[in-house]
Amino acid sequence: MSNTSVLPLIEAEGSEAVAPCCPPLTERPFTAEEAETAARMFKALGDPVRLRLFSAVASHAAGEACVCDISDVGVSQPTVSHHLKKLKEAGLLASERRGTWVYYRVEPSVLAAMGKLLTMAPATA
Amino acid sequence: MSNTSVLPLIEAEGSEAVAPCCPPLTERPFTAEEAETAARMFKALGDPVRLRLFSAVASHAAGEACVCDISDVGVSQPTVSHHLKKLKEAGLLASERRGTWVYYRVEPSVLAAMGKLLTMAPATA
DNA sequence: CAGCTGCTTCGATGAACGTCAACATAGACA
DNA sequence: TGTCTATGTTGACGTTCATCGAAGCAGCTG
Repeated sequence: MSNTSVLPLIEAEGSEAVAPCCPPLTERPFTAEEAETAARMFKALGDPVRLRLFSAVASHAAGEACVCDISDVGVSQPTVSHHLKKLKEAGLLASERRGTWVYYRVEPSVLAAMGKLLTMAPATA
Repeated sequence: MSNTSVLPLIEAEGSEAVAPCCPPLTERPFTAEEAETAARMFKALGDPVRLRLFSAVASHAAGEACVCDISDVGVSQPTVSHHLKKLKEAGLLASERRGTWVYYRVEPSVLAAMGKLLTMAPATA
């Protein structure tokens, strides 16, 4: 909240070593802190427009897309920008300006962390 | 409001055949309809209290828990009931009254569907 | 430099949400 | 039957959120 306000869903993003904030949902009850962190992530994807934007970026070639490519989701462009900012604040997207256009890119480790969150605990059947 | 208003996140729940509403997020851009459906699910988990409740149920023995076991999340009991109703409406939980107590149970197929949603597309590296 | 395009920020508005207190309902037990 | 406990429901209140139009900033192009 103080600096870049990027949420610490994962701790390191250098390689493929994913350090999720929380164990799988089925492993043990979440603590208040874990729930707070993970809920921010789910909330970021809890809007249809944001989900479409995120999916558009994630499915784009090279894992990145310029705003002009994905802004056809039925809302005004300021709204698109607003949602992209929300996704960025949630740590799900990263943006980079390249000349005229701004490109958004998915953080793959975050996607992996979310996937693990929803994985069944391996022990129980 | 009308009936049970359970969302059709998955179509069949008979066996382990999961029929998710949507492809993986990375496969192709979501349509408006897909995004609407999936966003409801994410939104349901986008609240810390609901996430704790869901995790408490999911991690409980036999995959089910009575309200009295999980209502210690720092909010009043009507609020707990309210959130459990939301989770039920989202299709993530199912409830059953057994004598005095009401037991909530996780829909395993829904969890699997969500996990698949966040899976990387298998083809791309 | 001037004009144009792409994107973000600002301010406002209406809707949705989380929370609680109070009431209602269902079952257990005396 | 009456009462007590466990849950669900209703209504209200304050907050957050999504959305838009207008304005501002950044970079290209003439």
